[in-house]
Amino acid sequence: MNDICLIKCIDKKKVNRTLESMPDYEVIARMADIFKVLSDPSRLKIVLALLDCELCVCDIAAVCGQTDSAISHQLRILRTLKIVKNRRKGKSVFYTIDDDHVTALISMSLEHVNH
Amino acid sequence: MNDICLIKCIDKKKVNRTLESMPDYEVIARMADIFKVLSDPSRLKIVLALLDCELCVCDIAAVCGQTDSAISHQLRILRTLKIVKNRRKGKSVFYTIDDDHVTALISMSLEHVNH
DNA sequence: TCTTCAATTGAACATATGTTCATATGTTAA
DNA sequence: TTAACATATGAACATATGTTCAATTGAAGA
Repeated sequence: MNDICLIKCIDKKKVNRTLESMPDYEVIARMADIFKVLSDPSRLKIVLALLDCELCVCDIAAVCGQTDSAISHQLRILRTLKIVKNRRKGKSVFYTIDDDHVTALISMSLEHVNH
Repeated sequence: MNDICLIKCIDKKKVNRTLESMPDYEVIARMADIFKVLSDPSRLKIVLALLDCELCVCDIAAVCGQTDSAISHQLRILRTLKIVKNRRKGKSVFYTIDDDHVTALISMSLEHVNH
């Protein structure tokens, strides 16, 4: 199985150099998690909505055209990954972007897509 | 179904303002696609490897500890999304990062994770 | 042309993920 | 404390996604 690789065209110096500069698995996994949470259009739309101002669950549901339940599920995921944070005010729970880095990431990819 | 929302706590002004500044669906979808393609640890590792230097399929496979076939599948996805590009040299095919924006995105998220 | 070998592709499988419906929290006002 | 209501949660379902094995393509040298 692994023997196949040995007779292939591997440039061992390059490979070793690349392996040395490769971030730890944990770092890669955390980067991937951030990208993953932003990779669903529904969630991305929520984050884009919150880029402007604080909104409650039911406002977000109205913006996204989805049920409160669906939005709540997505918000929980976003909360777990520290993408958004919330505060309760009476019966409502208001959400905002938690992290400036996320705002920057979103803005950058938005610029990229818009050329 | 939709009637439920009407009797809830929706702030119509906020909602309308947010809807106006919301990017088009196509833009959101393209942003999501970029994030999605970077959200798989296997693919992210490939991109991180290519951040340093040009590598052939079989070098990448060695770096990532996966089969050439698996890497080839991932590279095709990365190619389709214009994340990487390739050039043939003899029997080998060498890959590099296609887009500076991608490099910037990766670097930013790497910094973020590293505090 | 034939052989070797790096890369690609196809198809099938297992797993992960988002969504939905139903139910449960928890807060406010009466 | 009760009723009303905004939000959250659980479980089940359908779909999407990554991986694997097998077969194919395409290039280089004998």
